[in-house]
Amino acid sequence: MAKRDETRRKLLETALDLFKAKGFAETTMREIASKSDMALGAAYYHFESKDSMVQACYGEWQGLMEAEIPAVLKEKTFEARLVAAMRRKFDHLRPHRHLLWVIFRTAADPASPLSPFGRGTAAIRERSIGVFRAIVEGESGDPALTAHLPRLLWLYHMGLIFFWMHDESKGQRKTDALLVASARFMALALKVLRLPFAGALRRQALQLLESAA
Amino acid sequence: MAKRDETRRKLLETALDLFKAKGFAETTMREIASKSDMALGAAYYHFESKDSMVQACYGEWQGLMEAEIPAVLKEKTFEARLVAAMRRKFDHLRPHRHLLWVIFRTAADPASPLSPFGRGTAAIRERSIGVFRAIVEGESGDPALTAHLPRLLWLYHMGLIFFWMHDESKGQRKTDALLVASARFMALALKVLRLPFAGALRRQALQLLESAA
DNA sequence: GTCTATATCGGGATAGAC
DNA sequence: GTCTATCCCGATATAGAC
Repeated sequence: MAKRDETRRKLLETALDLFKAKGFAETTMREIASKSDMALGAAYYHFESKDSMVQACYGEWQGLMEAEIPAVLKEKTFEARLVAAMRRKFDHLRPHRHLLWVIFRTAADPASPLSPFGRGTAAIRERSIGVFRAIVEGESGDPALTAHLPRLLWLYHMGLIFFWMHDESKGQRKTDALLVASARFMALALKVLRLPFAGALRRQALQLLESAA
Repeated sequence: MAKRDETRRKLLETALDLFKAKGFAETTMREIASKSDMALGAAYYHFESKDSMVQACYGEWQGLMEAEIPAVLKEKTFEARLVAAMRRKFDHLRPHRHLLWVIFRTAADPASPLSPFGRGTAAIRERSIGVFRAIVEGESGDPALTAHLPRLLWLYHMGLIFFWMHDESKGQRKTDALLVASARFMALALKVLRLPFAGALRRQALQLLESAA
């Protein structure tokens, strides 16, 4: 039904405008509804909670990100691909930086069906992990180890976004510095792990990763 | 004032009982107050919000943890001390496992004065980091690098608690396996980093840590 | 300083009529 | 699908007792 989608879109648009103008907590559902020329109940018919409106946006942003993959994959090295991907992600998220904490708040509750770590979001998470699988593609090394890499990078990327959210430096430069340094470090670490005499390190890294699976 | 402390204690005790019995969201401040034989206003006189009651508990749990330091420090190796410390921590937190998400929820909001990463909780965080400083004590290696270690371990421990919160395996055995594997891996990694020809790795690790400071 | 009692507000969420 | 009316509860405010 086109009607349904249009109403949802209108509500989301109004909500995002208000969130941007006044902040999330300060915006009321009554306001979102009335500015969308609807009754409060109508808004709740389409969205089960105020949080879920942000969640819906996040899903859309994720989709936009996937459209960027081909451009990111043009970079020659793993390190450059990772940096490029995260920079593009931050560019997308920047207008909504002040909203992301709503996502992480639901992340904290294991019982929430919206938690990015929970079962209810497995599908969208796997798609996101797929981006990192593409970035890692072609890296040589112990196959058992590299199989864990996409999932590990997804976790790293969540952590980096969390850091970015809390980063009050101008243009979030500190996060960019951390991104560059951590990408370089990971590339070097992967190289070191490939050395013949790093067998013990490889074995224990594998044990670590498998215990977390 | 003894009176003040006693009232606060009574409120916290009642609150914890109710949270345990019915869950955090399902327990109302009115209920906490009335079951403590107090008026609603009294509860709000002592605690600025429902969240802050959980936060106060967290402070107490931290105190209990510090009492365990001497026992933990009896272990001979860094690896054993880390595992012992985290196991004791989990033992303390286990009865309140379902409450921790309140802590992590406030962590998501950089603006919240209760966020474990924010300025408002710097004092308690530094105390917690102090525990890891004691655990690391005596480890040799590049001083510039080891100076970052306590803070890094604190971050690791937050991550591990988050994993533990989401861990539905019996007795959270998966978390214990992860703890053991990660402690062993870190011990080995530190050893490797001390090797003479690991200079490049050391330099980039340091750059990484300093960019995150 | 500590607490009671009560009233009130604001806003998320829901039920049921249409 | 949408609206009105309502509930619930966290939080605040106030006035006064001890």
